[in-house]
Amino acid sequence: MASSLAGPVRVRFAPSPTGYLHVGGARTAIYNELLRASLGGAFVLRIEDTDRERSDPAMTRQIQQALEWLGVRWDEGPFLQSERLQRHRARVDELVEQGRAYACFCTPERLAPLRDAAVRAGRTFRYPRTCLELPAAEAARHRERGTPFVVRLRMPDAEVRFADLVRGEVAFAAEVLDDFVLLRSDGTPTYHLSVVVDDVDMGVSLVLRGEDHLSNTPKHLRLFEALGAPVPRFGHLPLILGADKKRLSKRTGATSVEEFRAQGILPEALYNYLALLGWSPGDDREILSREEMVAAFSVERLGGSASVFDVEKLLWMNGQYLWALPPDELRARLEPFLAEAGLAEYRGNPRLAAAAALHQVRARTLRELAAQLRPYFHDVAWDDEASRKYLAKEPRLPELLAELGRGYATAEPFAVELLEAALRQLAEQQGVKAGALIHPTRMALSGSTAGPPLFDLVALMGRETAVRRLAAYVEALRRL
RNA sequence: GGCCCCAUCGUCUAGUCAGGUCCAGGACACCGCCCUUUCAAGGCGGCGACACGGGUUCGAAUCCCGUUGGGGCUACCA
Repeated sequence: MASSLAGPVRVRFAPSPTGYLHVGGARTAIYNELLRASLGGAFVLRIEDTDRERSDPAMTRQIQQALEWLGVRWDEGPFLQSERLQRHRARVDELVEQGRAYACFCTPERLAPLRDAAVRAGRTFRYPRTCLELPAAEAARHRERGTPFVVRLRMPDAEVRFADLVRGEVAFAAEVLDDFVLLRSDGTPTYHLSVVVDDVDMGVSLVLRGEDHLSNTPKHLRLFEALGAPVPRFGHLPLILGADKKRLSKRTGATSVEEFRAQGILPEALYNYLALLGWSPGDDREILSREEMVAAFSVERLGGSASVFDVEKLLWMNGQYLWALPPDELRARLEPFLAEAGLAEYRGNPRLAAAAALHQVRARTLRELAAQLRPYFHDVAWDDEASRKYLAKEPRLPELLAELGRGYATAEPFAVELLEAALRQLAEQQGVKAGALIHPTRMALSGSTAGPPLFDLVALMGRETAVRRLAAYVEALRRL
C-alpha cells in the first residue's frame, strides 16, 4: 500500500478562487500542513486563478483569511498563477521545439463528432493525432493563414504506472491517455500546463490533493517528464460526502469554512474534526492538539475511502473545545457573536462574562452560547404551554411566586445561599415541593425550562430584574 | 458508455500492507441507569458492522477473482 516517507518535503495547496474555501479543500490544506510539519520542508500556497471567467480576486483574499482563521500556516506564497502565464507559455515553446508537443489545428467542432462516436462505440476518446502527422507544407500554410491552433503534448505510447501514497499502485493503459491540450487557441495555458510548470518551478516534491485529480495524474506525470523535471510523489485523498452520500454540496448543509465560522464553530475544533475525517492517529485519541497530530501524522494512516461529513460529531467536538476554554479566551471568542444576539453593547460587561461561564457547558457553538445569554439583559417570552402545566400542578402558583418575589425584594445579601434558603423555606411553609416553585421561577426569569442551577441564575441576574420578571410573570399567569 | 478509485456498526474509524491474540476495539448519535431543582456536562451500561458470491489456507475482516453498490474523471474548466 502506501510507502513510507522520510526527509524534508515541499508540498503545496493550490485552491482556485472560484468560491469560499470548501471543507474538502481545507482538509487537503490541513494534511499538507501536517505532512510538512512532521517531515520538515516547506508548504507553498498557490492560487490557481487562470480561469479568468470564474476567478474572483476577492475570493483569493477570502481563502487566505479562512486558512489563517483555521490555523493553517504556509511557508511560501501565496503565488498567483495568473502572474506566471509568460513562463507557462515559454515552457510550451520549448516542448514544441523539442518535438515533445505540437500544434493542432483541429477545431472543437471537428473533434466533437469523433468523441461522440468513440463513446457510442464504448471506447475512450483519444485525439487521432491528425496534426501530429500533418505534412510540413500544410502546417506552414496554416501558419501563414493564421489558423487558430492549440498545442498538444505528445504522449508516449506506454502505460503510466505510479505508486500513489494513499492508494498504492495505480496504472493507466496507453490507450486511454491522449494528447491533451497544453495551450488554448487564445494562447492561454490550460490547468494541466500551469500546475505542472508551477510545481516544477516551486520545487514541489510531493503532491497531496483530492481524488478528483487522480485521473489527471498520468497526464501530469508525462508532462513532468517532458519538461525534464523530477517527478514528485503523488497522493490522492478521498472526497468528503454529504449525509446523502453524494459529494458534499450546499444542498446538504454548510460546506465552506466561512459558514462554520459564522455558526460559532471554533477553528481548532474544525481543524481537529477535519483532520480525523480520513486520518486517524492509530489509537483511540480523538481530541488532539496540533502538536499531537504532527507527532502522530503519517501518510500511511490516511484512509482511501470517502467519508461522510457528520455535523453532529463536529458539534460534539466543538463542545469539547468550547467547554475547555478559559474565561478570558471564552469572552474573546464570544465577542463576534454578541451583535446577532442583541448584546453588542454588553461587550466587556462582567455579568455577561459570568453568564457565559455559567452557560459554557450548555452550548455547543458560540452562536448558541450568545443566544443563551440574552435573557440576562433582555426581557423574555414565556412558554404558555409549560406555564399552564405549572399552574395545573399548583393552582396557588401566582400567590406563591408573588410571595417569593416579595422575599427576594428584600433578601440581603442577594446571594445563592440565601435565595435558595428563602425559596425552600417558602415551599415548606406552604406545603409544596421546592420543584413546584423552582421550575416556574426559571421560566419567569429565563423564559426556558432548561438552564443552569436556578439560584446561580437568579443571583447573577440581580435583584431588580428578578423581582420585576417574577411580578410580570405572576400577572401573565393570572391572565392565562 | 469507457477508464480509474473505494467498500468494517446509522456516521467517523481501529484492525487489512506482515492471515490466527477479532463470535471485531474506540468515538458521535440513539436508548437505559447513576448524579441532579431543570438542561447540560460527567460516570456506568445497552443497541449496533466485516456488502454479496466464489476461491486460496489447518485458519480470512485481512490474500485472489467475480458480482453488486458508491464515487471520480471522461473539455481549448480548474
